[in-house]
Amino acid sequence: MSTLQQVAFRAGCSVATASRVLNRNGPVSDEMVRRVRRAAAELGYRVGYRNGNGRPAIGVLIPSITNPVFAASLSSIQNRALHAGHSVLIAQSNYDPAQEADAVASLLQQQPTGLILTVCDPERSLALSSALPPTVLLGNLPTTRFTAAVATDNFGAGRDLTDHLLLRGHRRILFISGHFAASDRAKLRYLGYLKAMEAAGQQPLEALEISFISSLDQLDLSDAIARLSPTAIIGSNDLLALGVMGALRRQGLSIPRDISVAGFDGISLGLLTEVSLTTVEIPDGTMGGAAASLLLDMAENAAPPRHLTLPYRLRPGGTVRDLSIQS
Amino acid sequence: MSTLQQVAFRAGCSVATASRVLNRNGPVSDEMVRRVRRAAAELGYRVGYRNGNGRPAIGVLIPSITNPVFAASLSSIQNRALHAGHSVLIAQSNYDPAQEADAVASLLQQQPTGLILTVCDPERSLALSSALPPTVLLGNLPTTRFTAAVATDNFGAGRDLTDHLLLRGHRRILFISGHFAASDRAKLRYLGYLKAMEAAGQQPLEALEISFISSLDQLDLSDAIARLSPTAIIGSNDLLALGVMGALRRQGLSIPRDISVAGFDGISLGLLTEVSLTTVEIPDGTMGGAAASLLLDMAENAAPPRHLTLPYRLRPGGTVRDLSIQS
DNA sequence: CTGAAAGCGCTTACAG
DNA sequence: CTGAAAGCGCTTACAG
Repeated sequence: MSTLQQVAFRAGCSVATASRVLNRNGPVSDEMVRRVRRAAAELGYRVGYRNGNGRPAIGVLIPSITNPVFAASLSSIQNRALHAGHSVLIAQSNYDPAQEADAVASLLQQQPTGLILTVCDPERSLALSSALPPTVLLGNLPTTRFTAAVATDNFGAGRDLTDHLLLRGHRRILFISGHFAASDRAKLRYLGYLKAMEAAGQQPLEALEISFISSLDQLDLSDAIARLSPTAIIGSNDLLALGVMGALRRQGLSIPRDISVAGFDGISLGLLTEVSLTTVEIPDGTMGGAAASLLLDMAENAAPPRHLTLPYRLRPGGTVRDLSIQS
Repeated sequence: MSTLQQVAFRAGCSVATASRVLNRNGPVSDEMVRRVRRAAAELGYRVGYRNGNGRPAIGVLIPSITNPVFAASLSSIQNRALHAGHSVLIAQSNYDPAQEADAVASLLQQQPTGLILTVCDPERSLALSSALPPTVLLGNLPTTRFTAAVATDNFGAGRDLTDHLLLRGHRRILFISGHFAASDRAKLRYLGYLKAMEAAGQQPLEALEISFISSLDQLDLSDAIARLSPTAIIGSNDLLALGVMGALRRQGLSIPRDISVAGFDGISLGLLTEVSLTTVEIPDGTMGGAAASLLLDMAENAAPPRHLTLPYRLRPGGTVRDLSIQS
């Protein structure tokens, strides 16, 4: 275990300067910041190890712990971190950019070795938090600011799922989502939907953005169904798609006879319903583990930020009816 | 925020002695240990706060993050902790006593203000870890060692659910669970089942203990069904009950026509299936929040340990057939 | 922007 | 078993 003195020596500065860099207070030149950060990373430096500070921790921000998708990520991250001797701090944004900033601030107070973030909007999120430790985006695309990311091609997933429905004769396809401002993943999936509809020469429907956080089992779609008469509904994620299925059933509609439903994520509960949910499987667990590995590599070995894209896979289920077959 | 010097002054000893007590090294008299511990608790002392240690944290251990029940607890704890200015550290046991001990050890290294634990077996778990910060059991019954707990009456829940089935004419009721050694909650629910069966003069069936951690969608019950020919199956939790439903459907059995199913927990996904799951609702979110509040009260205000029991509620669904009605 | 130096919180041989 | 004191790792006014 290395000390601040060693870091300072390697960086060619005083312990005072090194301390200022690593605590992001005091005025330091950019050059100095780079040198100290590099030296610290190379030595695997951690503050005050002698003072019983314990093991390092990584901070994880997800929109919601109760969404199985993020729970799966979190679980994988935790397993990977434990294996590497790191603790895991958690925070949730509840899909709210304001809470998101607070949550990250609270993580930062623990001086984590690094952060894994699933944010509302990677371009705008955390614009104010200046100095962050090594950070990996999970599920979001990389930006100029956050160059390390592990994601899947949500645009392609949205396009492919829509193509799947179009191929089966669906034309009036309704896309239902939480608020796009809260999830660039949902937004990209919708953009993929638009692309597929256009490519097929079909008139896309405007997305139905709803607040679904705590009321999935009370979802009421009767107005939207009456107004738009869709033959198929895409939920921006499986949890929402399952909620849509529940809402349709409460309306007395049968799936897929009266209306087809599909989602994204591939949560295992989608397999347990009477009719298995058509979905696009996203390897959340694998993505979480990969994000943790990348982060640890960056934080401990000063590895350069990278961007990984993991493949999705369309999983046809029984919730989509083929309209081109006579029944 | 108090320093070691203040603790030493209050305990009437030197900082050296106080340090030895709190780090559990060096030789100290029992009397001294008591005085220093007490002083430290009263002052809410935490090591090295000046060295950028940041805000206090509470450590949470749950069996599995991907079980929606524990995710709900964790989420509530996190919200409550954030509100009180505490960070949350997580660890999971994967229902394995050995991993459980490791996980708690890793939490302790962060010197959390307190712990919230859902353990495999509160009587045996963590027998080795000597000095713990203020600790609240969540979901487990209190023991002589862990006197603070927030739980529900799992025995009563098991009994009531079994009575519900008995009242509807079921006699051959099979109880399916993960390994009892991994969950005293499941065990208590089964004991409640035994009690109800006995009270009704019925021959109880031996519980079917299975490994279900990562293979719920491949569950195969055909042997058990053929051997025991139950008219109803109780899953020790909803996730398992949903898995049972999936397995029965893959066998070509219809629910509840051919066989009835019920579970425990009241996860919202149980409402989204075509036929809503009969279950015993446990207020996980509320319990998590209550555990966090109790812990913070103990850690910050030296409140005495307490034991809260929150009420469960039977929620009849469509997965249980009334055999006494001609169909 | 940087460093020498004072000082804080803590740990730990050393002496008793 | 206990404390005075040396010393470590770190932060931070202060001076330049």
